[in-house]
Amino acid sequence: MVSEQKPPVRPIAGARRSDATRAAILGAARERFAADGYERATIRAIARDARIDPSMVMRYYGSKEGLFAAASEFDLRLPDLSEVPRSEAGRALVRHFLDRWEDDEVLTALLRVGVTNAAGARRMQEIFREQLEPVVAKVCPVPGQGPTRAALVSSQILGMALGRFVLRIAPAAGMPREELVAWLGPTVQRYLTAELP
Amino acid sequence: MVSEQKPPVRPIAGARRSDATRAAILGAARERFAADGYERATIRAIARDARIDPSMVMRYYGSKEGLFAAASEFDLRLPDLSEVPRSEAGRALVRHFLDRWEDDEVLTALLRVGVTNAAGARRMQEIFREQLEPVVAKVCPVPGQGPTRAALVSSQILGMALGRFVLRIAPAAGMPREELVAWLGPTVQRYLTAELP
DNA sequence: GCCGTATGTCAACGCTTGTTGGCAACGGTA
DNA sequence: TACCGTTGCCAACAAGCGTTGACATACGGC
Repeated sequence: MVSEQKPPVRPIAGARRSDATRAAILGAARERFAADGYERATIRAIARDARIDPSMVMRYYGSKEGLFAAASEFDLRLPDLSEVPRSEAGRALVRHFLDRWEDDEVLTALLRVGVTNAAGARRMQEIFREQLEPVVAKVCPVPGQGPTRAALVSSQILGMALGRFVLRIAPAAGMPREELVAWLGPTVQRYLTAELP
Repeated sequence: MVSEQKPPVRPIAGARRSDATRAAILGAARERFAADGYERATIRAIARDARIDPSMVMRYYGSKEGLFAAASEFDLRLPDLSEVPRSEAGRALVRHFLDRWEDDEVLTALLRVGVTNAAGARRMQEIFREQLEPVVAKVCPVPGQGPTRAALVSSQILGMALGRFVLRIAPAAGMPREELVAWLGPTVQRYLTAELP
């Protein structure tokens, strides 16, 4: 044994003097990962944005992988679909995802990183499995079809986000929000509740 | 002016001794771009795969960007939708895209690269605008709605490819082909021909 | 006030990257 | 045979990367 770990007398979840720095790093990291993807979001650039030394990133997050793991935690905050009229579930979901994508860059980061980085892809799988699946299962007519229907919903949602926020395919990027909802809502609704393909 | 370009007496499209090498480079490049994305697909790795020296890549394609431009030319080979029963257009399109994605890695390369690289994103926009839009316009009921409907179709197609071939979201990656067609076909059909959102 | 720890900076490491220029072998043409 | 453009390999370059360890400073409990 080399030496004892001694986390000094720090109460659980106690505030550290370095909390502001940690938060700055995390914020800068999320921005960079969202804008550039995993490889081009360098630790040096993130540190520059956060106005600290690159070595601090290593101290607080261990490695670039560790930093991404911390920066990519995410809660979809999905609404309980049993509280909206059953026929509105599709539209409600589309609206909710548009909101989340627009006000939290972590989703774009996950999309950009997940495409070339294994850890990012795993995180994306987790999020959709652990957060979307249960919500879908509650409105799904046939028990056991939850995973399939969740995958279908995510395919349409992810495709929309890809075209609108990442690839910026012209009409998709500029389409008014409610027009998008009107087109995609029924699709998602069908994936959620239609009896048969 | 520095010096004259002198392409020596080579008839148009004449065969060069280096054609095999050029093809090997292009093949290796497509594989690497598809598997790794732009940044992680290094010129050195591509050269190793093609069993030549990295400097040959530079000679024949000028730069990494030039190599990608050459490796990412792509023809969707879309069928003429006016030759299938109008009610089958959606399913036909989904089947066709599944085929193209499975037997040509360039599409996966475009997806992986387009997400983090501006040139890749531009290529993707081009392909869908120049190749998908005209085909959609022919079956579109309202003239002028072609671009919008093409964007909607591509959102569902790209989302499917992302989940199935890149992120490998479990149920989407393993779903039998015809089950996918049965689910997505009607969606695409609606985007193509439905009168109103 | 003292002391141990937490916070932060600096300089350097080993490695990989895209890219360049020089040089040897080849092959068709005159 | 002599020539010259083509094809290919090699060694090197500057720049950037993630990561490390030594060192200065500030803080907070005693």
